[in-house]
Amino acid sequence: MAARAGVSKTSVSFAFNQPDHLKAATRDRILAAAAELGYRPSPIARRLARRRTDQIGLVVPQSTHDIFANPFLPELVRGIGDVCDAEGIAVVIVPPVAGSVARAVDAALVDGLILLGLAPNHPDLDDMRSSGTCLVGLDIEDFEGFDVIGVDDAAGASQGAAHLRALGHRDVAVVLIAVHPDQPVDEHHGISARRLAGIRAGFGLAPGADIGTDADGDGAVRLRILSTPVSEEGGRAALATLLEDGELPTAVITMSDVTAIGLMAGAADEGIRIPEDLSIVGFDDIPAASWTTPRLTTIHQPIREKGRRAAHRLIQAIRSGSDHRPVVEVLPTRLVVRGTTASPRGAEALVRSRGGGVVTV
Amino acid sequence: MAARAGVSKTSVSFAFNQPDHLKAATRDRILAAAAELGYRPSPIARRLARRRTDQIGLVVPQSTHDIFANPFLPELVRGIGDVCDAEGIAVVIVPPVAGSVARAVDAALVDGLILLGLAPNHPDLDDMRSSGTCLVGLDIEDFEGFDVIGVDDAAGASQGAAHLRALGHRDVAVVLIAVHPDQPVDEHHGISARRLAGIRAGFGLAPGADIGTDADGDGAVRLRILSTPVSEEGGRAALATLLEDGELPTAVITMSDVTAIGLMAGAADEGIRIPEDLSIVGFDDIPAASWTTPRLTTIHQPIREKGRRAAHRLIQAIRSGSDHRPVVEVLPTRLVVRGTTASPRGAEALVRSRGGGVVTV
DNA sequence: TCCCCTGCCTAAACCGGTTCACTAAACCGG
DNA sequence: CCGGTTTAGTGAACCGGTTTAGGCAGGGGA
Repeated sequence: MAARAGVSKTSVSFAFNQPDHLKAATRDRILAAAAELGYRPSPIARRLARRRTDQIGLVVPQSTHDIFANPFLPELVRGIGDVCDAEGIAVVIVPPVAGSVARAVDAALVDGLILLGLAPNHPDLDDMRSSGTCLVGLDIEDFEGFDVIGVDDAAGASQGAAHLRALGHRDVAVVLIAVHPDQPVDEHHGISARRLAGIRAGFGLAPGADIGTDADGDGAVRLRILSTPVSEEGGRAALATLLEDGELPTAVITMSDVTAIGLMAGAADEGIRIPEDLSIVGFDDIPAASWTTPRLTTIHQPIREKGRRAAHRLIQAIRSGSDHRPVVEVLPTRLVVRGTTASPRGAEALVRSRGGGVVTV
Repeated sequence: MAARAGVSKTSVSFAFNQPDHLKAATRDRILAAAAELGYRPSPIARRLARRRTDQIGLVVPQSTHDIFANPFLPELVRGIGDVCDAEGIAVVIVPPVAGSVARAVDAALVDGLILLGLAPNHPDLDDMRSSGTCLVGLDIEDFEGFDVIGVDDAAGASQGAAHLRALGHRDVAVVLIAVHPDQPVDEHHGISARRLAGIRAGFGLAPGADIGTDADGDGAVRLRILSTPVSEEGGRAALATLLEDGELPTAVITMSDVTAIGLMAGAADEGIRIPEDLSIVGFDDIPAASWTTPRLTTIHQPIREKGRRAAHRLIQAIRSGSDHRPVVEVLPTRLVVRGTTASPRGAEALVRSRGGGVVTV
């Protein structure tokens, strides 16, 4: 290529990267020769020399197939894309390789990583921390030394629980997130634990308690904890499990809208009416939460904003190098009451008689 | 690093890539030194030397933000992921850079590209064809020399139209895809054109005709063509446009479910009942098409399978090099009748009196 | 006329690995 | 003990660019 235009390869490099360093005639000659030969600078070689890949990775703990079954993910990617598109940075999905997140991360062609859905005790986390690549954690606690973007899980969950409590629900199922169907959920760390704590607080239960008389003394509360994968099928499975239990709870709180939607679909198949027979509260407020009938009552979190912040912090970390000061950002959550929650059948009369407002049946 | 373990860099390379070429003791010594120093082989350098990035790109004609507003995309990515995860290949999203698809493609760090949503006359297509990278086109006609995975757009659209026709609809809006809001839709090439032709056929209209008495002589058919971006907002906008027109059509066919869902949401806000006041037919059959009430009547296409085939063909093309024989695969579509279509108000009595079957009101 | 500066371009080092061709030592059967 | 084959490891070329330091010619000022 260089020979063809009769110049050095330095000049070729200049022609593409710093056209002003070259006389216009020379530059045009090089570009003409390039066009004629169909030459294009090798993206890989350029990246090696520049020591920048202009790519960031989104690390997820499950297969692409499973992770994208949750509409949360595309929303997050949209937010990440808002920042990355503008900066000319490409986004790579980094699912585990042969089950190992660490292996995937070591091979990833990126300047930095956004970590999604990793529990703080994930075995591969140490490997990443010491890898030297820039990291931003999403929804992860105790991630010393790196940026963390999270949401106020406990507050949101607590609002959702308080809402159900006010409606008069006392027998409530909580559907946690099962990353692997057989692996038990860690109820002390991670996102499920934070939300569960919020739910207990919202019901006035002691930390760790699943049964109890709440503080106002208005009846025994019972929490049933189960966990399923985050997907429509997971939601259906949760409903099936509850049906096997014999008596259905009067309400369900899930950790994601897609699970709630699966529950609704399953309920429709079974002739269970929402919200008359069963109230449902989701989490996330994905767009599809407004597409169901009734529309889904859910705990809103700013998904796209989360993606934007994560991408922004990561790019900043990459650019500023070692003098980057990591921060922890906690974005707000809020309960969005729509159509899938109502008073349970038995309590209905009581609630009505009080004339609405904050209800303490 | 090499010095630290007292070996050549060749041996270091062997230790990581071909452990059997080394005596166990030597390998362990190298690995130990690597662990101690926190050394990891540079992914970029390795890719340069190997002349393989182990990445493929998904080229989309719009920003990440816009493209992921359509749940079609995550479904497609799931299919691509099914193949790529297993092969240890990462998937990169390749949106236009500064509005140029060609620029994005030239800079992309990939072994091959899956092209989505590009009209056959897209200005950047020539650039890609001549780039030398492996290509698979989705839903693109006349893409000589490369693999193409498509679906039978015309047949599906025709089925949808015939369904509406049989129900008695004569005034029907067709919502095409607007990549850029102001840019007119090419009615002769591309996906919208193929489907529009199918719709005309399904209504017994002559090619290119928007008004006509259909072949059976059972009343004048009128097609209103409009186009909006593919998103929930686009669907709402389409409904708004139709409302401005004065008289609403009795049915709408859209080119994507998400648009149909937006239409439904808009209709709900306006108090327009689906399907009593307005029938709606979608396209794609995304999961969310089953989440609405009523569930969406739509033209199913095998989205994930499309992604799988595309990824499979692309990887094959990458591996087999110049002796790769491109093929064109056309996957089937089919109408899935659910709850958003019914006879229009006026025709209802007539249809009933005939006792169902193929209706020719 | 000499010197320095500026504009344009280049040689060579470098990015950090992989791979090929080759050597030295160990092993092997006869 | 010898020639031939393995085994273990190495040096150097290579992947295809970027970047730094510097060379050379022409112009302007002293």
